[in-house]
Amino acid sequence: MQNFTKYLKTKANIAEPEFQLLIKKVEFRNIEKGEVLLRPGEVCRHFFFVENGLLRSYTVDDGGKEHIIQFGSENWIVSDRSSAFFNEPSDLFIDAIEDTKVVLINSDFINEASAISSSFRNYNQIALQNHIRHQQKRINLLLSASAERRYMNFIKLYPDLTLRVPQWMIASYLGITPESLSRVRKELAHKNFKPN
Amino acid sequence: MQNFTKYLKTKANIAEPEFQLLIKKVEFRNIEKGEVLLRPGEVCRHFFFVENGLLRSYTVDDGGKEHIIQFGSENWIVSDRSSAFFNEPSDLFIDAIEDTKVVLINSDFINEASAISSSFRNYNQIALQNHIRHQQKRINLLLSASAERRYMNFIKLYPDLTLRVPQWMIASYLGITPESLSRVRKELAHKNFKPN
DNA sequence: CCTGTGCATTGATGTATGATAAGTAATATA
DNA sequence: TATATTACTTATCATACATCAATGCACAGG
Repeated sequence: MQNFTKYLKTKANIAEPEFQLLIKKVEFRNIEKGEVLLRPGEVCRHFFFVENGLLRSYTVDDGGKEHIIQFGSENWIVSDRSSAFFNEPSDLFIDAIEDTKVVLINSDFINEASAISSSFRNYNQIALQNHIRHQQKRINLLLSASAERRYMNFIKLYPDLTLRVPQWMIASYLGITPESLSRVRKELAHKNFKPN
Repeated sequence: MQNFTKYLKTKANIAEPEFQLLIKKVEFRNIEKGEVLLRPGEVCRHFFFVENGLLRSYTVDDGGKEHIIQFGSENWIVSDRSSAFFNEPSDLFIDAIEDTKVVLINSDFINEASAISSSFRNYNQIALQNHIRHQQKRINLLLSASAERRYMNFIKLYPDLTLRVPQWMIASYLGITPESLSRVRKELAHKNFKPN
């Protein structure tokens, strides 16, 4: 739980005494590749902090097609915030793309931490605002950019993921088919060899 | 400022003494149709509460095309949350679709209100979480649904806006051209006269 | 070593939506 | 009333991307 410890202490700026209280409330788990942590219909009762490995959240539409909402690698938190906060059934799956070590954070951990630490409250605010900013950018890209531009943006934002995640999942994240992504990549390769 | 008063007292559940303090900090303004309240590059310093009328926020891409991020009619708040919170230059325009009466809420109003009222803090949390949930749904729709399904979803969610907002703006919100929307509407009309 | 399974690529073809242009209708302005 | 101006529709053609099917790998398990 080294990463999580460091995360709490530095990013959320939790002092030692509060840390000792809080750390007792979380749980550690090894998740196997492919294991499912949340299914549509369930209320999401946890935040999953990724110690190492790789998680994803995604929806499945009427046609059975997957649409990836989020990837989460080391030091990221994956969850369905809305489901957890509003106590509503989720419409997301969360599962593991790689064998993953996660810290299980119960969804009322947030409240307890907020109650005892003002810097945690502050951290939480920032996290929410970051989430909103990130989603805003994604919406704007989906509204305005071609498959190629969305892919280039993805590479720039997540160079690490670009290597670890199978292409068909990246395609799903971008809202295109794996075949289309393959073609986009081919064109980009040509362009790089013959730049303007 | 009746709507805003009611909003603060009921939705944010502000009690009378705190209300008296807070109400002094906001400003009232009449905005003419077409008037611009925020431009890309500026830091967004206000939240705009719509007393009546209609605002929109949108981006303009490299090709000069507009992409509408949000509509805000009566009792909605329009702003660039990220810009306001992080003190970053915005990349949004905000302007008025109709003559509009707004309550100008300075961006540190949130902090002051949070400082003096726990129910405001609570309200603010819910507002952020609602924002996230709403964006999530929109992302999922953009990833998974056709123009037609996105339009039907829009009608269902915003029947009032469907009437007040010109179609080309709805198209822009949905991420399609006005021509495409026109086609979609024609097909829907046929389907309704000749249902399965 | 073979063989199955999953992923990436490629080609052929289809389709939804974009681009352009023009027409019609509605509303505002003179 | 005449004349712009703006919104919406229709038609045509163009294109990005989807779909379907086949192939080639790589790699895991027998």
